[in-house]
Amino acid sequence: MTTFYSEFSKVLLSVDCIIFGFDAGQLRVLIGKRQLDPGRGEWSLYGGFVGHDESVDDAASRTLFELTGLRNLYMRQVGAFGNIDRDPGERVVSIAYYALINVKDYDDKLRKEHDVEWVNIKDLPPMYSDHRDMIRKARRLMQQKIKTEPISFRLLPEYFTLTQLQRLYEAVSGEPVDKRNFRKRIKEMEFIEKTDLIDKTGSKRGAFLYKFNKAVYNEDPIFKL
Amino acid sequence: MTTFYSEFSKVLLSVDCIIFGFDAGQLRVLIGKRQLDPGRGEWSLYGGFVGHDESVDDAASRTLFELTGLRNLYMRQVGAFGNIDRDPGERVVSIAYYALINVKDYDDKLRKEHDVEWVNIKDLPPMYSDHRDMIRKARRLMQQKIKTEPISFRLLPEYFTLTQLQRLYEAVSGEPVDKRNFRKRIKEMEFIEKTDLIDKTGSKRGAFLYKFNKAVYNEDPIFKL
DNA sequence: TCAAAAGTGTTAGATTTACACCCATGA
DNA sequence: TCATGGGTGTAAATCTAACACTTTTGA
Repeated sequence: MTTFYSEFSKVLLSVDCIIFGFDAGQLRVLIGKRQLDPGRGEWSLYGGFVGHDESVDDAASRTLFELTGLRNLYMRQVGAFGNIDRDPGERVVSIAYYALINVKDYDDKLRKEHDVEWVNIKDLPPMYSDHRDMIRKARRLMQQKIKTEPISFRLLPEYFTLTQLQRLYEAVSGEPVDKRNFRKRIKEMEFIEKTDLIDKTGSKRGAFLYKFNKAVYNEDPIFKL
Repeated sequence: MTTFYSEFSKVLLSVDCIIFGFDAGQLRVLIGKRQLDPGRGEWSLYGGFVGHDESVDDAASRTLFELTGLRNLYMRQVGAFGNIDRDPGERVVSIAYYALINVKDYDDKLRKEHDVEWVNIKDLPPMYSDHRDMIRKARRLMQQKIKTEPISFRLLPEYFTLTQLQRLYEAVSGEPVDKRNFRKRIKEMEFIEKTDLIDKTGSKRGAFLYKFNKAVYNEDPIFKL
């Protein structure tokens, strides 16, 4: 490795987080107004820089923790965004990650401190730099993932009704889902367990609460939705 | 953007190329023995560094061109590989890309000059750093992609027989394919055009040659294999 | 008593899979 | 003449999609 080349090609490396949440029947993304120049005041993803002493994945975990106070979130890499002029200030290459969180796990005080908001994915404002592309790509990847892996429960509280779960799938896919077909498929998934708890907040009659059974999922990786 | 943070977090950025080819019925990857310390002599992907004056995608295109002499190859990002110790010499974060080429477009003289070889994906040797992970991930992505987009023709000569195409799908998926069902599906794809040319190199009887029709594909993006 | 969400099966159509023989040719 | 790869269709099984009414209960 030549020192010459090293010096020549070193660049700033950042991570940007696309944090998905599900609330009031809508898929939402956590974004805030940028606090730095250039681009101060524009809507932006939350991000951070990659330190010398941490892997890129660790930088993303750390950044997520800074923002949410939560660890061990479900997190996947979206990819590297490396256009020369993507950051108007200086050459910065950014690795985007998406994460899934249960909105209710997120302390609202912390949210306000960081001055970020849950914005409906259907109503995204214009955004700083290439952040909209990042969100678009993250969403596509997440849509793919949710078809082959049961990640949906990461966006829901521990106990949830089938209607909530259906609304989540509708919000992610962007398309309505047939109730009976949906419930048929869920019934076949052994890792989604019916409990005998009943939720009365969503209806007068009340709906059974379900929960994700991790053990069954790990044994039996045959799943699809 | 603080200069302090900038200096703190600048890292070397490289690109690594997973170049897929199809030859003698097998999916192959172009790899060579590493010429630099550390790791000299280990099997390795071909790569290069990202310059200040080029996007990461451009760095990958340039690196591909250096190696193959070919431009406008089909190329997709695999992702960023950013473990701290992935390069034993220095902190280097690498963005991997996979590319598809028609083996016969690749000048064999150039190949020898760069001292790289087409290795059957089933017989990969132990490799330098995380290069095997890169190949594994690239292969998975390519397998997914080929199901929804007609990229197979990028691995074949302009004219090809249905048997060649079938062997390619088998090599990519790693599973045998039923001949009649395969041909049925191909017939429905309007962007794969039968010509009246006949190839007699593969059999005594001869087989019709087909070609990809880009125009039809662009009009009619309904495809799946 | 009625509005609102929960819950429940069946059928037609589409898609996918399995499967076997004849053809043309050069050696 | 025979070994080799090229080419062809049908039927069963599976999966997917469409569809409407009854139940419970709080207001």
